[in-house]
Amino acid sequence: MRLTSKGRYGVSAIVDINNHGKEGKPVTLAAISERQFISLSYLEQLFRSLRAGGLVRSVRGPGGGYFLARPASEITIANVIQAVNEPIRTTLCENAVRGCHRGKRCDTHELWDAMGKHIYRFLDAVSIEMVCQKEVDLNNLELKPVEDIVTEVRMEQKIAKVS
Amino acid sequence: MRLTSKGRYGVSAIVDINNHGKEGKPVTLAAISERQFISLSYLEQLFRSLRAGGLVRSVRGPGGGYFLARPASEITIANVIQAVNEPIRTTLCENAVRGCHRGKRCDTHELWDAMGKHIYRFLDAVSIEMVCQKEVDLNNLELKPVEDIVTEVRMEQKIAKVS
DNA sequence: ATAAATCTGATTGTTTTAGTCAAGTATTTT
DNA sequence: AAAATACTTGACTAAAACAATCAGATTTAT
Ligand code: FES
Ligand code: FES
Repeated sequence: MRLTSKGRYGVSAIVDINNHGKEGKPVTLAAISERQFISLSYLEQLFRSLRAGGLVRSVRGPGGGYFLARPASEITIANVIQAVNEPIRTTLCENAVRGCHRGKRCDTHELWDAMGKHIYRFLDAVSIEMVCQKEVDLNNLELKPVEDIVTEVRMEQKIAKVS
Repeated sequence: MRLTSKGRYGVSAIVDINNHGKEGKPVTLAAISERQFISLSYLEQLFRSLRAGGLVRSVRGPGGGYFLARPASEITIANVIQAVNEPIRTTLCENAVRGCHRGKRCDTHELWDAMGKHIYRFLDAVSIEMVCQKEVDLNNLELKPVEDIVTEVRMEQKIAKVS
């Protein structure tokens, strides 16, 4: 699994837009930068991914900035993390040189797989709107049943190196 | 959060001891190395932490090796991860230079905190024994209530750098 | 025109991770 | 006693991932 500053900052930025974007006015990266203490350059880099992921819409030129591409209630943390990070990964197989046995699954495969689903269910259950509404108790969420997880927990695509 | 090869290999190694250690005979690192495709040197490094964490007992000399220090049912994945990795961390505050506002908590603090607890509840609910028994459905676990989590989700202790 | 913004590609420095190496100690077997 | 087995320890290195920056280009409101 990978939760880095990129993921954190991504969520912070999206939350910021939702909290401070008023009446059809887009939010500038400069404003986000000041409020969230994230450098402008870094935000620019982040918003490439967020835009590519379809989470924000941009308006260029003076008076421009960013909107959320859809209502905050329909943007999940999982969406953001996946937009800025590479896909969540918890199992190591497929491209493993050591540790995971090629062909047959190792004894811990199901553990990591279950863990990935567990984490994903959380990230998928929390929307940006919920983060903004302080009333929601994030510690007692209704999670989707495991069956409904569209195996969004993907493996990382990487070329296995042969030594 | 941090789940690295070290954590994976740590769990694999402990599981291996439980699966292959028979009748009072300790398991050698060489054996684990062969079965789990982990280099001996790396295992040596890993078992420092596992031993320091009180998860395994060692016997030196020929015929020596490692035992589990307590029954597999009483060793959780959380125990292993915490023994080999540094403590799990999901919030970024305390030592953050950017992103997280010093003094007041940032808008996403509760999110990351809840996420940390969510992950920990899983790691804490799964024992090595459960991983070995293939019948257990890791996707539908009984998790401890959040109140019982002894805030084992700790922050990383690190000196904040001043630039 | 000018300025305010987003956009884009590339690059850099730092930290973390993964893995190795060499030397040492305890214990059993021969 | 010697040799072999296996854990123990400290230090070290290479490679990858991460965080962050920079320079320049493009769009558009005024
Ligand atoms: S995680 Fe080891 S085989 Fe999938
Ligand atoms: S995570 Fe931002 S203040 Fe704690």
